[in-house]
Amino acid sequence: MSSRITIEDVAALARVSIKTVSRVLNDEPNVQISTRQRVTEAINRLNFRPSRVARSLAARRTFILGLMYDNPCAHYVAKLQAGALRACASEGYDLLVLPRSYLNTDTASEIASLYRQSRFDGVILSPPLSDVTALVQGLRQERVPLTLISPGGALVESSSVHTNDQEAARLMTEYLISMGHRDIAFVAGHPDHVAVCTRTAGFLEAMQAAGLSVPDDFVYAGLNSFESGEQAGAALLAKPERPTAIFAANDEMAAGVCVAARHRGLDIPRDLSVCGFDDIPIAIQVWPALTSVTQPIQDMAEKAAELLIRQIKEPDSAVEHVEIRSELMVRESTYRAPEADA
Amino acid sequence: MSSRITIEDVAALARVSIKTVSRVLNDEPNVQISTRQRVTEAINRLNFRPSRVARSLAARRTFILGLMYDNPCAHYVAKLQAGALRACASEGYDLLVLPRSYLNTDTASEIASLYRQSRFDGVILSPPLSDVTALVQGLRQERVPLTLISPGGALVESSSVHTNDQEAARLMTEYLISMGHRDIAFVAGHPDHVAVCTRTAGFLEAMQAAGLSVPDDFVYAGLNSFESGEQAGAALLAKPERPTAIFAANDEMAAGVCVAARHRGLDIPRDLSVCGFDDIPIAIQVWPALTSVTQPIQDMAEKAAELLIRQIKEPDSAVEHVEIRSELMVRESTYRAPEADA
DNA sequence: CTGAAAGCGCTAACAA
DNA sequence: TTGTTAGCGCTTTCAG
Repeated sequence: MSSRITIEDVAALARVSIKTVSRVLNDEPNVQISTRQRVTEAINRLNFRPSRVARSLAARRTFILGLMYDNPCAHYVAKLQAGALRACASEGYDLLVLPRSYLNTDTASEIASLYRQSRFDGVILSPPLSDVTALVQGLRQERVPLTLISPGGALVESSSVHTNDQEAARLMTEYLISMGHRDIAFVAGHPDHVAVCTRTAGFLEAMQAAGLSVPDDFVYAGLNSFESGEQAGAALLAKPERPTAIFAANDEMAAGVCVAARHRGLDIPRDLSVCGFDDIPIAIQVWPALTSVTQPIQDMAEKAAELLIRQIKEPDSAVEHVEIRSELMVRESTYRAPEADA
Repeated sequence: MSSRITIEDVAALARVSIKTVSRVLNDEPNVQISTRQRVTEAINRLNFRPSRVARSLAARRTFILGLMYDNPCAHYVAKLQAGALRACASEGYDLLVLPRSYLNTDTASEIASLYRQSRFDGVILSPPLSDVTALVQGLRQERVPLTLISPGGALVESSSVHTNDQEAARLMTEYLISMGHRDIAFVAGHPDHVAVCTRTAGFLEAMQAAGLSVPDDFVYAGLNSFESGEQAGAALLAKPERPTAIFAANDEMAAGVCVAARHRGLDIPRDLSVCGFDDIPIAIQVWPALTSVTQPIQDMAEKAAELLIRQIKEPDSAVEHVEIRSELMVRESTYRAPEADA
């Protein structure tokens, strides 16, 4: 590695000091246009590439961001990375990936250690890591710049980006009700994923507002996985008074519900409406395509990276909390309730 | 950022020179045990973390690897990253993600530029990027250390990791034939993905060996996507002499074939056997679960990272080509041919 | 507007 | 076995 040609070679060729070259490199003011041109020309002629490492050492910034995640859904992670990378690209940063188990209790000190080794300038925490209080507090204590994606708790200390989970779940439920469904079951998300859990609140809110009762056993405790959705579906559909619609807190569980329904010989959406949340690719790759809620994960990650970069540049800038809205996406897996037809 | 405490503080506290501290830090020999202990103690007492940036500048190594990819399958990318990260973790490296379009012709110079800026010590190219000759040659010309994953071409210049695509495709076809299928159609992969295309050769090889003819229109040109699989399925199943089995060169296309079959009212596997390749999560999340070929992507990426790190450490080490085998995974989407039952 | 000098915090080469 | 002296290639400080 290492560029053989350095800032000194450029300075010599342009017959200026290295400081002037540095000024040109960093787009600093106070350089005469003619000088700037001469330097630029020398840079091009020598095909000079400044060493980021040397720059980092002198400027005390790595121009690297860390992205932490612990999510079994590859698509979610991919969107996260794509969004963060978009912001990084436009700001001259690079992205280090930091998958870490949210159950590991040493993560805070490990990440803080990497920060102090000047591996990166700050980190983005995505759910469920953004809900781990010990981690967030630990990093804050070590003064690691950070922003949170979809934190479930109170929004105060660190900048964050979130979406309207609860409202979207409410809207989805209202849509099901408007289609004539009254016996609607819900497959709740993993209890450690706070944002996913607020979707349950949105469901209950809509049911209550419509004056519909929800039997206790119509809210099934899922774990965000396809398998837990399959179990939920099997359990809910085995009931004597089975629901006409099942709303799962994410698409993987919804896909599991669909398989369970098929095992019982039920047709979707004729016998049962199913809907999910997140709008991951599987939603349109199963049959029938799932009604879901599109989550702007990529935009959220991009915004989170922007907030983090701003915070790194201006450490005293104010904490910000940004909301990016999710939208309903009606497809083929939901339809009028059977009774409503009769 | 930046550790306030430096190697000098440690040296002062341990009453040795900074060079000795450096020796301890890098596990170099020729340090008396007692001295080493004193230094270690000082490091712990001060909670010292050496700056990677300073180390990089002096040692001319970043201890960062770049991972390039351009694959629409999030699961594939996730496995790739997980594998590379595993090798990185055990060698003290970090991973920078570099998604780049394989159609972009400037990528080689862009990546070479990043390398010369000392952003990373080397890169791993995954398919289809590992098949882009201009990219591979461009990077080699700029002397960027690299290893390739599943390159389709001749294995000579750069170290690489590959799998037995063609053989696995042949075995899958032989399995279908052993189940009584004679009219087997194949949905080929994207022509730019050389490794995926060699699967076609494996299919044809087995058919030929069994003395079965393959009508020209029984090899459908797919594009690796779910949608192209759906189209392939629609086209193949609309034929008057429709196949009793369809083998798709990847799982997403196989999932598309399943949907097309369902639209025609065909039951899988009773009326039609379907199988895929790659064994991505969707294979077991659709109904019925897909017979497929498990690709050891993660192990391949891990091995590729190991080869790259070795190459960085010992630039003169020999080029290596490692094969990691793929295995058949029979599930519910394949069964005996209808005719065979009769 | 421009430059000289002094680091940033570590490793490498050579002495001792 | 240990230390000394130079850098690595930039940015920053402060003069001019």
